[in-house]
Amino acid sequence: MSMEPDLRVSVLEGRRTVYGDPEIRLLEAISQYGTLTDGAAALGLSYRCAWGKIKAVEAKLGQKLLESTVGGSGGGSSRLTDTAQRLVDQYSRFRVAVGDYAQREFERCFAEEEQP
Amino acid sequence: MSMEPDLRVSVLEGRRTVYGDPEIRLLEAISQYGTLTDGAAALGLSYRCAWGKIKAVEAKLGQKLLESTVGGSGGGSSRLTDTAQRLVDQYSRFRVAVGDYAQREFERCFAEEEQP
DNA sequence: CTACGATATGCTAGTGCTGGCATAACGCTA
DNA sequence: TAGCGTTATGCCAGCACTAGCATATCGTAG
Repeated sequence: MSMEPDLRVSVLEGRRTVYGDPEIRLLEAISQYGTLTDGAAALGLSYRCAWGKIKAVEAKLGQKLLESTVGGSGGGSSRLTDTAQRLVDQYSRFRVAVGDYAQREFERCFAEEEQP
Repeated sequence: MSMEPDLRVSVLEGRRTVYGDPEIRLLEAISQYGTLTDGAAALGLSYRCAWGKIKAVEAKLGQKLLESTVGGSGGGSSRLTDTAQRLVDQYSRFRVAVGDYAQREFERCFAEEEQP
């Protein structure tokens, strides 16, 4: 019976979630591949789903996350705005730090003398 | 636009959630009030809902969390088993530590020079 | 022996979010 | 001017989770 901690980290404004792991990973993938389509595919998401996530965050944030072009040689493209890039950088550092700390603390608090 | 971190902490076995904040808070309330009915009410939960949460954790854990009596002077009562008490103690320490750390780290990582 | 307050549990309606389907528009390229 | 790959978006079905309703049972007190 090996247990492990699970953290769902997100950022709130007021009491509603603005973004979390899924959105940040999506932004990273889009940045890497250059298109929403490929970024979504890399995470196993449909275009529709990924687009919905991005739009939802933009709406809550009141700022654009993607700079997109439609049509053209490659069909189109998307790159992160400065706002989005800063979000990814800040959140990633935060997320890793908390995850690492939680793992250590979990092992300390749940140190088992095991059932007698 | 003041943001704040939100942590959903839970404990997994394999890839399914065994328990988290809601279950632990419920156990604490039951311990405090002595009955499932009053513990649930204190958290604004229906008896049915609270009972379901407890049973779900017991099933996943394969261990009883409540020592209950039915009928009698007060109608009945529930108290935590040693297993449940240990769970509450371990998880609470863990949860507070991670929450505090996350708060500090959030402020550090998201330190804003604010939009120019 | 009746009333009360609690545990115990199945069934199901409501509810909110997720994501799929369909469709349109766009701009290069051949 | 036809084709391709991408962005853009409305609509709605499905699914998971919540919690209310209904009911049964139990043990003490009066």
